[in-house]
Formats: sequence, structure tokens, C-alpha cells
Amino acid sequence: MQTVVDSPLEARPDPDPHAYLARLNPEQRCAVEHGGVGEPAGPLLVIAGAGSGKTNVLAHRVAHLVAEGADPGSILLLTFSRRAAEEMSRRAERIVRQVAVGRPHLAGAKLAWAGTFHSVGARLLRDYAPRIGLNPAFTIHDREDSADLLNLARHELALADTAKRFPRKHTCLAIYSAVVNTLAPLGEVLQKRYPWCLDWEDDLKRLFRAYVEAKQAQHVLDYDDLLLYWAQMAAEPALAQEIGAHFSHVLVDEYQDTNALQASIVRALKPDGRGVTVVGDDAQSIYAFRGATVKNILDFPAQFTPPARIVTLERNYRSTQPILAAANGVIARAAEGYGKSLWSERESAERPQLVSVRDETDQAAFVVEDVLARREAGIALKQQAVLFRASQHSATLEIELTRRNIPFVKFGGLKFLDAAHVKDALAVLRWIENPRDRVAGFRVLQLMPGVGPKTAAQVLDLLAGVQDVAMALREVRVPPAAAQAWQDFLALVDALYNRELPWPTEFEAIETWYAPHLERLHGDAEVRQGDIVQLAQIARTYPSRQRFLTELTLDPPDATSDEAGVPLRDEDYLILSTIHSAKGQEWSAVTLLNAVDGCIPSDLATGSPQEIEEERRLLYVAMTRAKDHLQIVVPQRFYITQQQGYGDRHVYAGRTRFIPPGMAELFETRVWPEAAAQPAASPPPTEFVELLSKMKAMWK
DNA sequence: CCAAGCGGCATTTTT
DNA sequence: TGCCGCTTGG
Repeated sequence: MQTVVDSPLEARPDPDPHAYLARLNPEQRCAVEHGGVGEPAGPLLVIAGAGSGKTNVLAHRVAHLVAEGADPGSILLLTFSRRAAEEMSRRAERIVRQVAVGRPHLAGAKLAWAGTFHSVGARLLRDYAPRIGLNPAFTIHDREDSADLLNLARHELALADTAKRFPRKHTCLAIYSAVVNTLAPLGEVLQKRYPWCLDWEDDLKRLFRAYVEAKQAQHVLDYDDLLLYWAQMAAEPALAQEIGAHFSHVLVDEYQDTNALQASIVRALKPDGRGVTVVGDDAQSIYAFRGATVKNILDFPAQFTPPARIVTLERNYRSTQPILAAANGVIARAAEGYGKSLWSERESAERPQLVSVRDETDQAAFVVEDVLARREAGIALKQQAVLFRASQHSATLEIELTRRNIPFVKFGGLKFLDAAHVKDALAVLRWIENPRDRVAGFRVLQLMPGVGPKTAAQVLDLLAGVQDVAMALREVRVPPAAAQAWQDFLALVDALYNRELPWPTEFEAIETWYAPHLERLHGDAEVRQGDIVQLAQIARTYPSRQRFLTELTLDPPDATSDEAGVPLRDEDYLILSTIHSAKGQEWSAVTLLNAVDGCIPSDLATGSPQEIEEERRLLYVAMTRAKDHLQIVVPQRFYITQQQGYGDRHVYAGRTRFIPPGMAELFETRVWPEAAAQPAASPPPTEFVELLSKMKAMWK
């Protein structure tokens, strides 16, 4: 941890130690300088419209705090994604370096605590584990693992075979997670969001209790635990003081997307709000489904006495004025929210386009044509993004891009870590790391032929509480069919436990062991083997097994591309992204797919007025990603899959309700393909082209 | 006790 | 349509 000497600054006069402040506009500067020198100032809320230089302001504020004497090691910067944390740290550190001229103690300042709520939570919990009765080597379960563990508990409680259908594992987990993240009682959550599960309230309670016990017995934490334990820890008088004092300043980005639990953490760290800065935009709140609540940002100022200071940033540096006008039009029709109108000095004659196409096939063709045209005009593919509401909506386009050999990278949606074979390989590693992890063990054991759930459970029971796992495994009797595979497995376990292979080598041993199983279990073993190789490559970039497992779970690779492996950095590729994953980003040109009712708003989200409002904000977020060019594509015919009443279904859907006819003048409307030009009145050209001989010449 | 085959059902966004 | 989970055959 870097410490800044808290002594009077160098006597040598600096030309202008605050030159970095000159780059900011008055409101930004207000936010950056809030509080001045000395004791941490009172709470600050920055309402930062889209593209208003929010990242820049936050980075400048951090740098300013450091320049004014704050210890960079005691600044806590909480962001929404790791990407955002890295970007923010990079910028802040760069500004600090500029300030550091003549002040050597600032030169190497590093932000020690920048990350997502979850990753910071994980780090703190490992540090404090011994003091709260947690095993510091705990492993972290992702959503799938959590659901699996919940499922094991569900079966043990015999809730699976009730006459009426008990909620499925993912539903159970969603309910559990909602309760934890919203800090609301189970009954209320069921009433509001899962009314069809109301009958099961008591059984769910039993289930969740068993789930919590299982996690504790197995030294496992799920995503929610990282926040929950942190919140509990920070609220415990014995620890609150200490943890709170550890951080002189707490800055939270994207505050509109935090949930009640996260807000409680911030409150617990800094009960009087001194040193707290939160930044967000209520118009961009799009994570209610994850328990986020706009209330957090709306109620923030009044939580404190005196209330938090509010600074609003409305000047947009990103988009052209016509794009902003259209986006403002969408959000102005919202039912509620801070009235706020972005403005920009970036004039342009080009209005955003509403492009009407026949169906999704045409939509894909249009996008490809247009993207290529823009690239010809000098806008690199990387500067162009195609956005959509749901991950699968890009399927048709992905096929077309692949067919036309246009490289792309897709953000959002699941993928890599959810593939069965990737999970298999990781499960081995996780089980070695934490032999009590039943989900991991259960999965690994069943990889062997002849071993099913029953045998696996028996083995795990046998291992429970045993000190020397490798030894205990030797005592296990397995069905004859598993004999050979079992020997190989024991050899692997021995190698991993006793010989203590250095870290990345460990993974190679697993790779070798897994290969034959992969071959046997999957038809397309070769493709999957490629993923394992890629996983091994990723593994190599981490310093230890624990870091690898933790960080992979908390920050899974979020991009997938058409080829195995992400294209090289210097290559040019088109960006495909869900709107959610596009948050905080910007591109020169943005194309939004499927702007039809049923898609935005999603048919699945039209239950309550609040849900519909969130869909509106989603559209707003998508539109405000564009700097220079914005196109909104409206297919006339929309293909629906995965809906009741199966089979191919085309739905004739209208344009999204968020762009009603009254807004037409804000857009340029366009139809693609253009109506065919009049059939040529002139006679067809008579010139004869000799192609045939060329064909032959190719093979000469 | 395992693996394969069959029927029922669902929905999206992610740390 | 494809996943999940249950039933049946070995």
C-alpha cells in the first residue's frame, strides 16, 4: 500500500499545481473540488447525465483527493465492472503523475482499492475471515454453482417430489437473491415478484436455511454472500470502526444501479457520510431485475444531516445535438425522474435514422451493408457497435457476419464458463482448492463412467470432515465400471496434492487427465478441447490458483467471438453487445436492433409500469451510446422463439412505443432496401465480357 | 445404480 | 425450440 507523506508540500513553486482542474467545466469542477483540503468533506451526490464526462470527473476527483494529501491506499473506489475500475484507476493515476512533478511522494501513487462491490468484498472477507469464523480459503460459487447447491438441498429436503411443482432451482435462487439484495422479507418478495410461489413460503424458508448451512459447512460463498457478509461485518460494532477507518474516502460509480444491500454497506462504512461520493444517473437505471433501486440515488441526499450536496452535470460531450434531442425525447416521456435535459455543442445536420426493414434477415443484411459502408468512410469497425435487448437477438446477424468474414466480438450473454466442459475442468481445480465444495466434487466424480449421483454422494459423505483427502480417496470402493478411470483420477489427485506442481502446471495436469473423458462424453470433443486450451491460457495469466478461481468467477470473460479466442488486440472488429453490457461505453456509430414492441419493451417485462419504465431507460441508454451516428432498426416482421405455442411464429409488431409518431420529426425515416430503382428504361448494355477463358486461365 | 429416452414446460438483462 | 427432470430398461 502506497502512503503519501502528509507533510507540507514542496516549497518549490509549481507553475500551476492545479492545471488539471482547468480542463473541467464549472459543474465538473464543483464536483471534483467539493470539500477542499483537510478532513473528508460531507457526502456528495453527482447526477451525471449520459456522456457528461462522469468517468473523467470521478478520476479527477480521486486524483484531486490524492493531490490534496489523501492516502491513495485508503481510497475505496467502487465500480460496476472490472473494466470500469481499471479505466478509472488508469486515468486517476495518470492525472496524479502530472501533478506529481516536483512532488516525488506522489509519483508512484497506486489506487489499492478499486473494484466492484463483489471483488472488494471478496478481498476484505479473506482478510477478515479468521476474525469472523470464515475459512480464508473459501471458494466462490457463481450462479450456476449456487443453483446446483440449492438443488442438492432441495432434493435432500424432498421438496423435489411434491405433488405440486416446487419452484425450479433457478427460480429458487432468484427468490433467495432478491430477498438478500433488497433486504426485504421473503413474504414481501414473493408477493411482489413471485406471486405464483406464495404457497411455498414455508418450504422455501426451510430450503434457504439448509442452503445457508450447506454453504457454511462447505466453506463456500455465493455472489450475494460477498455483499451480505461484508454488510454484516461492517455493521458489527466491534469491526465497524476499524473497517470504516480503513477508508478515508468512499466513491461509488453507477449508484443508480446499486441495491439496498450495497447502499447499506456504504452507510455502514461511513454512517455520517463524510468522505462519501456517489455518482449516477437515475435515467440510466437498468438493473432493477437484480434488485437495484432508483430509490438509492433519489433518497441519498436526505439520509444525512446536513443533506448531501448535489451537483448535476448536463453538458454532454459525447453525442451530436440531434442524437441528444431524440434521446431526450424518449426520456422526457418517462413517468417520473429528475427532469434533466442534456445539451451539446456538437452540431450536426444528421438526424438519427429510423430504418424500416422487412424482417430479421433483411435487418442483418442492412447492418452488414451499412457497417461496411461506414468503414469505407473511415470509421473503423471497433468504433461501431450493434446493440440489442437480448443476447439471442444477434443470432441472425452473427451468422451473416461470419458468412461475410467480418470479425466481431460479442459482449453480454453467457457463454464460456457455462459450457459443460469448461465447468468440468474448473470443478477439478476447485475441488482441489476446497475439497469440501460438494458441487465441485459432485461434478468431478460423475465424470467417471459408472459413477452417478448415488456413488458420488457416498464418496462425498465419506470425505466430509476427513483431513487427508487424497488418503481417504484411496479407501473408496467404486463400481467395477469405474475402476480404470478411478486409478487415473487417484494419480491426478496425488500429483496435485503431494507433488505440489507449481501453479499453471497444475492446470496442465488436469487438462491431460480430462482429455479422454472429454472424448468419451462429447461428440464435438475437438471444438471443446479448444476451449480448454484457451482456459489454460487464461490460467497462465494469474499468479495463483486461488486468484485464478476467484477472479474468473467474479469477472468472467464477457466477450465471445466467432472464432475460438478473441481477435488480436490490433485487429479491427465490430462490437456486438446487449444494451446492459454497453453501459458506460461509447462508439462513433451505434445501430440498435429490433426496436419493436415486444422486444423493447420486452414482452416479458410488461408486467408492471415500473418494468416498462425500465425498458424505456434501456432504450435511452442504447441511444446515448452514439457519438456521431445512430440508427434504430425496425423489422416489420419479427420472429418469435421460445414462446408458448411452439413452432415458427412471425409476429407483426409495431415500432417500439417509446418512439411514438409524435416524435417522428426527431428522426430521419428510411426504408431498406430502397425501393428498386425504376427498371432501366435504357437498353441493357451490349458490351460483351469474356469470362470463360479467365476461369480456365486460373488453373493454367 | 447408471444411462438413455421421453414428456412437460418456458420465457431477458448480470456481479 | 431446447433444457430439465422424471421414468424405464439394462
